[in-house]
Amino acid sequence: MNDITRPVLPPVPIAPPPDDPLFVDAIARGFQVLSAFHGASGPLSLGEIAARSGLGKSAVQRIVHTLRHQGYLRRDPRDRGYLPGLRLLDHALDYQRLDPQIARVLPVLMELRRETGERVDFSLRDDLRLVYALRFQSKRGFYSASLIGTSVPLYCTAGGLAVLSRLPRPEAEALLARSSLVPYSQRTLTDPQAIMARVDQARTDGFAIAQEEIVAGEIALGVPVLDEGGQPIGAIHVAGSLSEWDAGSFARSFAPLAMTAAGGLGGG
Amino acid sequence: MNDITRPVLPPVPIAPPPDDPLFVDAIARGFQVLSAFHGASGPLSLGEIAARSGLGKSAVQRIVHTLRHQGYLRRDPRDRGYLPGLRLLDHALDYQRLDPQIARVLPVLMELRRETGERVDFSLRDDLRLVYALRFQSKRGFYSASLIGTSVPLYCTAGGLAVLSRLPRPEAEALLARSSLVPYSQRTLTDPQAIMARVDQARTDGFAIAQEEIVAGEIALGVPVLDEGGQPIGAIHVAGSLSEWDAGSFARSFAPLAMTAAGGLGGG
DNA sequence: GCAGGCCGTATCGCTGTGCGATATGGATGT
DNA sequence: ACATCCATATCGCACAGCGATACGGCCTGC
Repeated sequence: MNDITRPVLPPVPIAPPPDDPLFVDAIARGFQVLSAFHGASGPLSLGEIAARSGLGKSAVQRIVHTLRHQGYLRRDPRDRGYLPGLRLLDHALDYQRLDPQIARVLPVLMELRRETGERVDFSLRDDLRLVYALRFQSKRGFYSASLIGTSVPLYCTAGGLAVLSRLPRPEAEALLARSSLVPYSQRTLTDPQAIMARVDQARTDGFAIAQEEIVAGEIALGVPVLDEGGQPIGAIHVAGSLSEWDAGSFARSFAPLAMTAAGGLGGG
Repeated sequence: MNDITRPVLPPVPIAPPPDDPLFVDAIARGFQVLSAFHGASGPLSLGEIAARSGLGKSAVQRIVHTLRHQGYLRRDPRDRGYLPGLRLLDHALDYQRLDPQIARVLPVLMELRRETGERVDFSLRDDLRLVYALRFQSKRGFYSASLIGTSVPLYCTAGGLAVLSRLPRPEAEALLARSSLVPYSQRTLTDPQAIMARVDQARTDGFAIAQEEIVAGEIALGVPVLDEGGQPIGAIHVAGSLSEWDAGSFARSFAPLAMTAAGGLGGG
């Protein structure tokens, strides 16, 4: 299998699974099957899908059959099981096309990319996580450099801290309490109080800095993006390499640019 | 509405809708609702979704309810209807993560981006169209520069012609016959024989060139990407601006690099 | 060789669920 | 004030989708 060829991202705190038994209807089952691939590292067989999705084998059989016909699932070229299908990208495109926030941020982000010369991202908050929605690489992109949809936790990323800093403090604390504070690297803080200290710092600074909290050798700067009502809906990131920058110079170089970019959105 | 703020892409030749009545089951209905957004240019109301998806209003009501709860659909922030939800990006990520072809092409494409300095893409064939699966922008990205999932027809794009050139000639002709040859710009060829001449040219050259066939001011070079069996599964593109290049210099500069990149994949 | 898995596929009733029909109240516009 | 569209809710019946089961092909191990 090709497990080894790709860097295994840390397990992502996936969105809140709506366990409400009311909503486990047939429509949801189709997506349960697709969601079976979230933790996968290669093609899945019918049996594996059934096990991972918690559905019966017969149900999976029928659902997979339909999904294949629709292009949402397909067989592995080497006939080793099933893989997500191309049609999924159509829906991702619709998301990007139609999201007003993305429309608002896209031009600003492109300008920021031009000004900084570094990788810039826009990520959107989904409860306890941030989902990367737009990305412009730098010249030397890392491996996973183009993968939209990657998600990271709020509590240990520059963008996440930036988002937390614009929530009411008790709400941020409650959010941390709901999070499972897993250390993603040696430098990840897992003590809620220490995290809140960084959040407070970010609140006064207007931005947050994170070094190697998810990816080794990477330094990132995050500024919150607010909606019309002043609620933080996501963050703009600037990411660089620690071989070229230290925290001080990175912040001095890019924090004003990033904050100006985010401020120019009209949300605050 | 925000119709105007984004460039309206030409209507995309979407994948073959499997009209097989056998497969219009409940699972498919969930995706029918999501697919209602493919042609949309803003939020959709329940009624609009019902009309576009061909489903009854009650069905749409229930399905939307479920999809909202699962994060695949959400209300427009300004309460003007429904929009695709963030969870869709999770599945798009799974597609990119798990597709062996993408894993194969990604490093090669990054290297090509470094060598050329221009925008490079990898697109995958889905019947009559190419779907952009990976994209690395140049310094000056265009507006839609980061939107994965965009699709373009085979018959009038550099990558599409490259793919056609590696199909058996009768198969390529049959494919053209099935396509609705819409002119996307003044320079789009719609005569099957003229198109086949370009395909033949691409077959001998090993690459194809297209100028402003989809986007004004853009020149693109496409080389086919083959699977282990020698079948064309997609294409690698290099795209530049006509203000900086003409067809001859563009081909001389990048065709060898692109062909070497595609050739280094092991497929042929 | 042959047994034992696990694979994907096919068939077939029963049951439970999702659909159609319908009603209501709130916005919006004229 | 009416008319129109919206989202939401309820309810009973038909039928679609699930569970159970069976079958043939392909490996792996002995």
